[in-house]
Amino acid sequence: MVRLPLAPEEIERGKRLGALLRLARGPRSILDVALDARVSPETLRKIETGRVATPAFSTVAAVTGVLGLSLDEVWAQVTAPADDVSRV
Amino acid sequence: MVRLPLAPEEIERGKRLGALLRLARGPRSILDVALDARVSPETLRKIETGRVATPAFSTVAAVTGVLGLSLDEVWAQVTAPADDVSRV
DNA sequence: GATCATCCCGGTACTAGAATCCCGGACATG
DNA sequence: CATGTCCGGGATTCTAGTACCGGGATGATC
Repeated sequence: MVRLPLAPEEIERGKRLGALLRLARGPRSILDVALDARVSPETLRKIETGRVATPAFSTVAAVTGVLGLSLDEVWAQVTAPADDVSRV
Repeated sequence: MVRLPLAPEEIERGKRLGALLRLARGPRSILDVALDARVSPETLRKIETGRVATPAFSTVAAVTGVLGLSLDEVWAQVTAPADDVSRV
Protein backbone atom coordinates (compact mmCIF):
# COMPACT_ATOMS: atom_id res chain seq x y z
CA MET A 1 0.00 0.00 0.00
CA VAL A 2 1.46 3.26 -1.08
CA ARG A 3 -0.12 6.63 -1.06
CA LEU A 4 -3.45 5.48 0.25
CA PRO A 5 -6.54 6.98 -1.32
CA LEU A 6 -7.95 9.82 0.67
CA ALA A 7 -9.94 8.68 3.65
CA PRO A 8 -13.58 9.80 3.78
CA GLU A 9 -12.58 11.73 6.86
CA GLU A 10 -10.03 13.70 4.87
CA ILE A 11 -12.51 14.39 2.11
CA GLU A 12 -14.94 15.66 4.70
CA ARG A 13 -12.27 17.94 6.13
CA GLY A 14 -11.54 19.18 2.64
CA LYS A 15 -15.15 20.14 2.12
CA ARG A 16 -15.28 21.96 5.40
CA LEU A 17 -12.08 23.78 4.57
CA GLY A 18 -13.50 24.86 1.24
CA ALA A 19 -16.74 26.08 2.74
CA LEU A 20 -14.84 27.95 5.39
CA LEU A 21 -12.61 29.68 2.89
CA ARG A 22 -15.56 30.58 0.74
CA LEU A 23 -17.32 32.15 3.66
CA ALA A 24 -14.24 34.08 4.59
CA ARG A 25 -13.82 35.30 1.06
CA GLY A 26 -17.14 37.07 1.27
CA PRO A 27 -17.91 39.38 -1.61
CA ARG A 28 -14.45 39.24 -3.10
CA SER A 29 -14.09 37.31 -6.31
CA ILE A 30 -12.14 34.08 -6.54
CA LEU A 31 -9.93 35.68 -9.13
CA ASP A 32 -9.05 38.56 -6.89
CA VAL A 33 -8.18 36.44 -3.89
CA ALA A 34 -6.32 33.87 -5.96
CA LEU A 35 -4.14 36.45 -7.62
CA ASP A 36 -3.50 38.04 -4.28
CA ALA A 37 -2.51 34.73 -2.76
CA ARG A 38 -0.34 33.88 -5.76
CA VAL A 39 -2.24 30.73 -6.58
CA SER A 40 -4.19 29.80 -9.66
CA PRO A 41 -7.89 30.72 -9.60
CA GLU A 42 -8.60 27.19 -10.70
CA THR A 43 -6.76 25.88 -7.69
CA LEU A 44 -8.59 28.11 -5.28
CA ARG A 45 -11.90 27.16 -6.81
CA LYS A 46 -11.07 23.48 -6.49
CA ILE A 47 -10.17 23.95 -2.88
CA GLU A 48 -13.34 25.89 -2.18
CA THR A 49 -15.51 23.32 -3.86
CA GLY A 50 -13.77 20.52 -2.00
CA ARG A 51 -12.39 18.92 -5.10
CA VAL A 52 -8.94 19.24 -3.62
CA ALA A 53 -9.24 17.71 -0.22
CA THR A 54 -5.72 18.05 1.13
CA PRO A 55 -4.10 21.14 -0.32
CA ALA A 56 -0.47 21.95 0.39
CA PHE A 57 0.38 23.72 3.59
CA SER A 58 1.84 26.66 1.69
CA THR A 59 -1.27 27.00 -0.45
CA VAL A 60 -3.62 27.09 2.50
CA ALA A 61 -1.32 29.45 4.35
CA ALA A 62 -1.22 31.82 1.40
CA VAL A 63 -4.98 31.90 1.03
CA THR A 64 -5.71 32.25 4.72
CA GLY A 65 -3.10 34.98 4.84
CA VAL A 66 -4.92 36.94 2.17
CA LEU A 67 -8.25 36.38 3.87
CA GLY A 68 -6.91 37.34 7.25
CA LEU A 69 -7.59 33.99 8.84
CA SER A 70 -5.60 32.19 11.47
CA LEU A 71 -4.22 28.85 10.38
CA ASP A 72 -4.77 27.45 13.83
CA GLU A 73 -8.38 28.55 13.87
CA VAL A 74 -8.96 27.22 10.40
CA TRP A 75 -7.57 23.87 11.38
CA ALA A 76 -9.62 23.84 14.53
CA GLN A 77 -12.78 24.62 12.56
CA VAL A 78 -12.00 22.02 9.97
CA THR A 79 -11.27 19.28 12.44
CA ALA A 80 -14.23 19.98 14.65
CA PRO A 81 -17.10 17.85 13.33
CA ALA A 82 -19.41 19.30 15.94
CA ASP A 83 -19.12 22.81 14.63
CA ASP A 84 -20.88 22.65 11.35
CA VAL A 85 -19.45 25.33 9.12
CA SER A 86 -22.65 25.87 7.17
CA ARG A 87 -24.44 26.53 10.41
CA VAL A 88 -22.01 29.15 11.56
CA MET B 1 2.14 25.14 -18.20
CA VAL B 2 0.82 22.62 -15.78
CA ARG B 3 2.01 21.93 -12.32
CA LEU B 4 5.13 24.05 -12.37
CA PRO B 5 8.21 22.59 -10.74
CA LEU B 6 8.76 23.75 -7.21
CA ALA B 7 10.29 27.17 -7.04
CA PRO B 8 13.64 27.44 -5.23
CA GLU B 9 11.80 29.61 -2.78
CA GLU B 10 9.44 26.80 -1.93
CA ILE B 11 12.27 24.35 -1.54
CA GLU B 12 13.94 26.76 0.82
CA ARG B 13 10.77 27.05 2.84
CA GLY B 14 10.56 23.27 2.93
CA LYS B 15 14.02 23.02 4.40
CA ARG B 16 13.25 25.59 7.03
CA LEU B 17 10.03 23.83 7.89
CA GLY B 18 11.89 20.55 8.30
CA ALA B 19 14.57 22.08 10.48
CA LEU B 20 11.93 23.75 12.59
CA LEU B 21 9.99 20.55 13.12
CA ARG B 22 13.13 18.66 13.97
CA LEU B 23 14.08 21.20 16.56
CA ALA B 24 10.61 21.10 18.04
CA ARG B 25 10.66 17.32 18.17
CA GLY B 26 13.59 17.46 20.53
CA PRO B 27 14.49 14.15 22.14
CA ARG B 28 11.38 12.33 20.94
CA SER B 29 11.89 9.75 18.25
CA ILE B 30 10.58 10.23 14.75
CA LEU B 31 8.64 7.02 15.10
CA ASP B 32 6.94 8.20 18.23
CA VAL B 33 5.89 11.54 16.84
CA ALA B 34 4.89 10.09 13.48
CA LEU B 35 2.65 7.47 15.02
CA ASP B 36 1.16 10.07 17.30
CA ALA B 37 0.43 12.37 14.39
CA ARG B 38 -0.97 9.49 12.33
CA VAL B 39 1.52 9.90 9.53
CA SER B 40 4.12 7.52 8.20
CA PRO B 41 7.53 7.79 9.86
CA GLU B 42 9.00 7.92 6.39
CA THR B 43 6.91 10.91 5.57
CA LEU B 44 7.84 12.76 8.71
CA ARG B 45 11.50 12.03 8.13
CA LYS B 46 11.28 13.28 4.57
CA ILE B 47 9.61 16.44 5.72
CA GLU B 48 12.24 16.98 8.39
CA THR B 49 15.06 16.47 5.95
CA GLY B 50 13.42 18.83 3.49
CA ARG B 51 12.91 16.20 0.86
CA VAL B 52 9.23 16.97 0.88
CA ALA B 53 9.08 20.67 0.33
CA THR B 54 5.35 21.32 0.32
CA PRO B 55 3.60 18.82 2.57
CA ALA B 56 -0.16 18.74 2.82
CA PHE B 57 -1.86 21.14 5.18
CA SER B 58 -3.32 18.27 7.17
CA THR B 59 0.04 16.60 7.51
CA VAL B 60 1.75 19.69 8.84
CA ALA B 61 -1.19 20.43 11.09
CA ALA B 62 -1.10 16.94 12.55
CA VAL B 63 2.62 17.08 13.26
CA THR B 64 2.56 20.57 14.70
CA GLY B 65 -0.40 19.53 16.79
CA VAL B 66 1.56 16.68 18.30
CA LEU B 67 4.57 18.90 18.86
CA GLY B 68 2.48 21.64 20.39
CA LEU B 69 3.37 24.21 17.80
CA SER B 70 1.22 26.97 16.42
CA LEU B 71 0.56 26.73 12.71
CA ASP B 72 0.64 30.48 12.40
CA GLU B 73 3.98 30.70 14.14
CA VAL B 74 5.40 27.88 12.08
CA TRP B 75 4.34 29.60 8.89
CA ALA B 76 5.73 32.88 10.10
CA GLN B 77 9.04 31.24 10.92
CA VAL B 78 9.18 29.43 7.63
CA THR B 79 8.37 32.48 5.56
CA ALA B 80 10.71 34.80 7.38
CA PRO B 81 14.05 34.60 5.57
CA ALA B 82 15.57 36.95 8.11
CA ASP B 83 15.02 34.62 11.03
CA ASP B 84 17.39 31.78 10.35
CA VAL B 85 16.01 28.69 12.01
CA SER B 86 19.38 27.12 12.61
CA ARG B 87 20.40 30.24 14.45
CA VAL B 88 17.44 30.18 16.77
C1' DG C 1 -34.92 40.59 -26.02
C1' DA C 2 -30.35 40.46 -27.85
C1' DT C 3 -25.75 41.31 -26.66
C1' DC C 4 -21.86 41.78 -23.75
C1' DA C 5 -19.24 41.21 -19.48
C1' DT C 6 -18.37 38.97 -15.17
C1' DC C 7 -18.41 35.32 -12.24
C1' DC C 8 -18.83 30.60 -11.01
C1' DC C 9 -19.15 25.73 -12.19
C1' DG C 10 -17.90 20.72 -13.68
C1' DG C 11 -15.20 17.96 -16.67
C1' DT C 12 -10.87 16.64 -18.87
C1' DA C 13 -5.96 16.44 -19.34
C1' DC C 14 -1.33 16.68 -17.97
C1' DT C 15 2.97 17.04 -15.07
C1' DA C 16 5.39 17.29 -10.79
C1' DG C 17 5.24 15.90 -6.45
C1' DA C 18 3.36 13.91 -1.81
C1' DA C 19 2.81 9.84 0.89
C1' DT C 20 3.83 5.36 1.45
C1' DC C 21 6.61 1.03 1.49
C1' DC C 22 10.88 -1.74 1.24
C1' DC C 23 15.78 -2.29 1.50
C1' DG C 24 20.50 -1.82 3.09
C1' DG C 25 23.57 0.68 5.79
C1' DA C 26 25.44 3.38 9.75
C1' DC C 27 25.68 4.00 14.57
C1' DA C 28 24.85 3.68 19.00
C1' DT C 29 23.31 0.77 23.33
C1' DG C 30 22.31 -3.23 25.90
C1' DC D 1 26.10 -9.98 18.65
C1' DA D 2 21.38 -8.33 18.78
C1' DT D 3 18.25 -4.62 19.00
C1' DG D 4 16.65 -0.17 18.14
C1' DT D 5 16.76 4.24 15.86
C1' DC D 6 18.01 7.18 12.17
C1' DC D 7 19.31 7.73 7.35
C1' DG D 8 19.16 7.88 1.98
C1' DG D 9 17.66 5.65 -2.33
C1' DG D 10 14.46 3.27 -5.21
C1' DA D 11 9.85 2.23 -6.49
C1' DT D 12 4.90 2.78 -6.56
C1' DT D 13 0.37 4.97 -6.52
C1' DC D 14 -2.54 8.68 -5.79
C1' DT D 15 -3.11 13.58 -5.70
C1' DA D 16 -2.20 18.70 -6.07
C1' DG D 17 -1.73 22.31 -9.12
C1' DT D 18 -2.38 24.22 -13.39
C1' DA D 19 -4.64 25.03 -17.91
C1' DC D 20 -8.41 24.80 -21.28
C1' DC D 21 -13.17 23.87 -22.54
C1' DG D 22 -18.22 24.66 -22.66
C1' DG D 23 -22.02 26.13 -20.00
C1' DG D 24 -25.08 28.47 -16.65
C1' DA D 25 -26.45 32.50 -13.94
C1' DT D 26 -26.52 37.27 -13.23
C1' DG D 27 -26.59 42.10 -14.46
C1' DA D 28 -25.96 46.08 -17.39
C1' DT D 29 -26.57 48.25 -21.79
C1' DC D 30 -28.43 48.89 -26.02
